[in-house]
Amino acid sequence: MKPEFAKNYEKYYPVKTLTGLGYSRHVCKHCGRGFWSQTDRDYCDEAECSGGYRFVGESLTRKKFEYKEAWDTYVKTFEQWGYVPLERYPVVCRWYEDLYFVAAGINDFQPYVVSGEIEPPADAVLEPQFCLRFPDIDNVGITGRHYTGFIMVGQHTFNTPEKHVYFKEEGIEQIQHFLTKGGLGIPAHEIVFHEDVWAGGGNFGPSIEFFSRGLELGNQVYMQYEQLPGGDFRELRTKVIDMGAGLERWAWFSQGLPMSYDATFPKTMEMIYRGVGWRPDRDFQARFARYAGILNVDEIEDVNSVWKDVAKQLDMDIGALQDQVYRMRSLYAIADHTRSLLVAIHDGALPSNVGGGYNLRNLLRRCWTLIDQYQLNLDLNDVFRSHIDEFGSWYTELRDYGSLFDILEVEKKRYEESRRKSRDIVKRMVKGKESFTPEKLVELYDSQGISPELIKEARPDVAIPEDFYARVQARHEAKESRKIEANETTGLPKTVPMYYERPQEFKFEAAVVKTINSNKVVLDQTLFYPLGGGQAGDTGFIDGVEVVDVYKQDGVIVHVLKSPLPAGTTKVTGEVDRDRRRILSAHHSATHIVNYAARKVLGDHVWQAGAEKTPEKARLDITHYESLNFKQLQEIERVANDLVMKQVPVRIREMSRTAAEMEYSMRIYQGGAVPGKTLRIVIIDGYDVEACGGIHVDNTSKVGFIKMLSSERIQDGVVRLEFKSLENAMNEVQRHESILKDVSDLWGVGYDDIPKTAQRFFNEWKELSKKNKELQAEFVNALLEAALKGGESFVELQLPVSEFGALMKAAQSRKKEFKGRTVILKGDNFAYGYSDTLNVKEKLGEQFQNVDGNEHEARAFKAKGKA
RNA sequence: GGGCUCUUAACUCAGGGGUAGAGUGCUACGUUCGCAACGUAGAUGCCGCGGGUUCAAUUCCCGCAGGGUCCA
Repeated sequence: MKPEFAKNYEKYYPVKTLTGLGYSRHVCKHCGRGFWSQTDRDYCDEAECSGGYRFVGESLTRKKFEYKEAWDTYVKTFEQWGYVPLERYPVVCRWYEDLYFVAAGINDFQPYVVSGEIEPPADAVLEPQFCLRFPDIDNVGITGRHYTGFIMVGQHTFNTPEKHVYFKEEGIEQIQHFLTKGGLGIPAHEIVFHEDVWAGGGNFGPSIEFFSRGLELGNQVYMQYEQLPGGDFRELRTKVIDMGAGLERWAWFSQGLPMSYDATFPKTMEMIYRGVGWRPDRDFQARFARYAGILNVDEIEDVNSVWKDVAKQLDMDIGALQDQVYRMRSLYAIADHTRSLLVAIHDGALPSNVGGGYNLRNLLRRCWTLIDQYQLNLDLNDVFRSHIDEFGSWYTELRDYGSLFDILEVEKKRYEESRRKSRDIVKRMVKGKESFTPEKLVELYDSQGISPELIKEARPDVAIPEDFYARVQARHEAKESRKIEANETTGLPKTVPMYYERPQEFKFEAAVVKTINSNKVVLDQTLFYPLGGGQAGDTGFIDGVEVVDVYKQDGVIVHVLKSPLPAGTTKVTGEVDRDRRRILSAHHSATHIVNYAARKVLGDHVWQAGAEKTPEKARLDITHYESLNFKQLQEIERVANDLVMKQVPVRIREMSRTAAEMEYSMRIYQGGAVPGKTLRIVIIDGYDVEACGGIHVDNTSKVGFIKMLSSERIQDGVVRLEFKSLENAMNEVQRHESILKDVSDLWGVGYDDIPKTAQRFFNEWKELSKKNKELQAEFVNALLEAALKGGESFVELQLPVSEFGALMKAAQSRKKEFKGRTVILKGDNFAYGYSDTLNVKEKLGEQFQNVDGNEHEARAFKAKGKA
């Protein structure tokens, strides 16, 4: 699309406004892209094209803006046009299944607001959205514009065919006004607008990036088109302005500091400088700053030649340059990474080896590695504390940091353990003179996490293949498995669900809408609850025919029958299995109660990570950073049953998504993404509030009793709890007691003495086995002694030995007495032979199949069958 | 979500169908005023659990459980 947009730029870009503001179009002689400027320029303002950052040491804004101050000014400017400032969304993206973390402000409104399915909180909004971006990690601390965690300042408008808010022309005028006039107050001729194209999530559109002195200050995207299969595209119904800008850059640019991180978290940087006892050389930084922007290690092909160029420009040795840059990078990277971790962990993510947690663990381990590598006198916890104080003065919720330091401690232990192990393995391999082939290196990294760098420490001569990481990737062939299911319900009207309004009713009449594959029936309305929200579907009968499964597809509820209904049936009577429903709803409410209890016992980092409720039992997966011990499990059980006994009502409220989020916070999204404008909120007042489509009991006391069955760590960072309620719970308790009773009867001891007795039995068993072994040895010895006493030259002895080792031990201890004779010792199915006179190997071969040894001494296994 | 990998003495780990090992630690004895060090002797094992294959499984195969690690 890019050439198409550039060719017809009048059609796609807000040319009228830009021209009106005195900007004219040019084409960059370096990168060939179209851009708009008030002055004549040959090159666009991309750092690579225009010769790096050229704002350091100057302040081009009307005053020096601090980090948050820049945001406040932005809000003040845009409010005059009716924009509504929003609170930030959590960085853990629970409402949008495609993402682990929010990586751009627009993600807050994806997928449902952007798709037009639900209303935006306002037509025109602003938000300071904390975002995480891990691909930039290598640039952090060097380029100054890259962060793993940053605030994306958002400007969003939502235009529908019914209502035009603001689009390209207004949008560009507003941002230009903010940049140059009341807002930041940069001289208009210092701003350069670049034509660009943006695409993502099946949508695309033209965009305008704005630069000043080599630094991109933001990008205004006009989401306008929708990609169709086959390369076609069409206009979107809801057209969106998606402007995103890094707030860190605004503050940096405005203050004209050599490094942006000093503008973003100055207090934390100061604390770090003081801790480590040195600070980056300001003089060097000021000279380097201009070229920092070019060293984008991700995007340039030949990093080394760029380093060489920069070194030449600075008149420095390349090694010394890199050394100095990497050294100061360590401090900035630590400050950046810890801030990202702080927000992510606060919002409910955990470092782990799966999913997004892997990225977090990487960040954390990188910090510790840097501290080690540069021998920094720095306690990472202090850096976190500094951010809690500094960044927490704006994002005040961060002051409530929950289990953060416990999580860090556990992670630190894991990190050290894993490093110690790695070192051990390498050391042993070196000692064992094992060769480090490229295949071995890849295997070590992939299965043990042993990096080639670590191996180089011990064996500097080992060659690491150039394509090392490509080889690692090759071991993980990407599999494509997109299941596209033929939709059998397309075009059918949505079924009216009656189970919400009439949860206490089980009989209903309905009309048949369609019969699919003879045994699936769609009705106009139903009391059958379909599989969903982790709750199993109802069963029962329709016109006397058994309903075995019920599921929902795009709002159409399908009843699966055991056998077809008579042909031509139009009206039916349905009856839901009341007892099954009763247990399912108790299990569902119990799940909310256990979720509350787990949060209370373990900490606020606990979120639901999945759930399933069947008539037999319920299970809830929660996020937690280590395995639970038995005590914790019992404590959860106790707290859960406390809530049961408090007899708290379980209320259901239907409310708009926006209102629910505002009143109950993002905590409502326990079960994951929930589509739709209105949410069904299940409230256990004062304890737990969740968006949930399940059917519940109306009071916590109605779940009877909750019996925890087990907890297991199903993956790093996720613990699965299983439990039962109502009569299932009682059955479970009774089952446990029968086990005790059986043991008690068998052993003739009371319940309380069972552990003690078991311990005694185990010990006795160990002692007796040992004794038995000793006695057997003694006995064999005695037999052998007696047999040898006679002085016959041929001794053949059948010994009561079941283990080959026992026989050998006996033989070994009396070998001296074998001299000059032939001795054959047989055990259960093996034999040992010694002879100075005949070929004992042959002799044993007469009776046994597997013989090894020589003619003097041999052993044999497996007797030959009788012929 | 997917792949790989590990589980053997109190600890750290070798071993790899046929006599369970090393180092550290522990106990006793010796040298020593004592400690450290050294020497000698010794104790300690459901080889994670459950199946299967086999005359024989700690070892091979399958399942389960508990860890680790890499990739998306």
